[in-house]
Amino acid sequence: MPRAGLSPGAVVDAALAVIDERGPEALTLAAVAARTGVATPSLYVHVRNLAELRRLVAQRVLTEMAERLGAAVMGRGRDEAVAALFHAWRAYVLAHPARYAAVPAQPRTDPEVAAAAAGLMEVVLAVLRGYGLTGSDAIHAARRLRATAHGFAALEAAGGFGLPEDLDTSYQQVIDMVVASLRGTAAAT
Amino acid sequence: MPRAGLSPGAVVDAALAVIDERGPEALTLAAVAARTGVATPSLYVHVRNLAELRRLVAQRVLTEMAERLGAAVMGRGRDEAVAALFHAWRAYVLAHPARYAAVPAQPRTDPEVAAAAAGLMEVVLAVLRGYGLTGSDAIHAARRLRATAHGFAALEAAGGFGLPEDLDTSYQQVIDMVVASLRGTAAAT
DNA sequence: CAAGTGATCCTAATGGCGTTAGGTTTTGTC
DNA sequence: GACAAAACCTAACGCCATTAGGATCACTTG
Repeated sequence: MPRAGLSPGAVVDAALAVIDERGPEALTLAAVAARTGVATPSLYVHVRNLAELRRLVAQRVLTEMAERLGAAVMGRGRDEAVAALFHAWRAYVLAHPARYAAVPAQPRTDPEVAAAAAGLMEVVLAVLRGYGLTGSDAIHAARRLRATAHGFAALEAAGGFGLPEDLDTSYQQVIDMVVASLRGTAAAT
Repeated sequence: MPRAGLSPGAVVDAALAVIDERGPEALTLAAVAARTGVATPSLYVHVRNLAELRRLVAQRVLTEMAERLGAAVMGRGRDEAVAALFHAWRAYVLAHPARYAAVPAQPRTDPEVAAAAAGLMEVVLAVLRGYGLTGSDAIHAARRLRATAHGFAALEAAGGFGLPEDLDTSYQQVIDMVVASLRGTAAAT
């Protein structure tokens, strides 16, 4: 019997695969064990328990998003950067809806997850700096941006938009709304 | 041995109490049974299974929200109605964060849950009518509003706003942002 | 008022999952 | 080539959802 050669990272990979294929509720240690060709208790060598695996998944997803969004806004400024940020956000959610849905189930109180979320926040704040926003103004603006992007993403990932109206159009209007609010609050340019 | 005198509604009541006290993940048939003073299998007389109980909970919460938000916007119009809608939305979430978090776990595909969500949508559309928005314009505007209110609510309910900046201020800015966007898209007044 | 009927509730039992305990085998190292 | 650490296994426990089938309560009907 050869070894599976697992590692914490590989377990998280398998967990993401399970989530992508069968949804966040289907993430069980049994499912991950089956996928990695290992008995369930063997997973405890690599992760403390199911709760930690969920935590690691959330961390991975947030990190992945921060990377992609960071790359998307690179070399762009102001309105263009905001649009790029929003489009990259939605693109990630559409590519991995179940993965995105798996994150909010996590308590943000956890330090590791919080750190990953902070990485995403960093990208948002970087974009806002282009509007001359710093300090408290930037925080409030970042919350507007996050709430808006996350709200749309969460609803879309959950199939919350029933009607046939074009979602791209709705999203563009969301972006315009946020951009206008950033211009209004922004320091003089 | 006297009877517990349960009913589907009473079971949902107990489920909500469990959720309020111990979070959405703590909603188990065993917990509800313990709270209602009944053996677990007895619950199957009133609800088909755990999935249906979750569905009923989501339905109840959405209906409850539609009622409160509907009451809040009554007698108000335009910007004032939007502000009232947003404040009532957030007030509900702050009063019952766990309850709010229990909803999105549900598949919106379910007809009964969808109907309850439609009730909420009705309130939003009624407010938008005050801006002369109808048809597709109203749908897009309603999505902006829902995404924004839900996004902020979801993040706040999950403790997603870590920083100490005042959340009331952030929320007021969110409301201003949405109001401005509604004015912009609105038909001539 | 007594008998019957249907619904409510129970205990018993099954299977899946998370988790712990303790043994075995593989892998890398001296 | 032996030894030590780690990866992996089987066995076992408890909790939960769910089903099956029996007992008991409450209401209706003759």
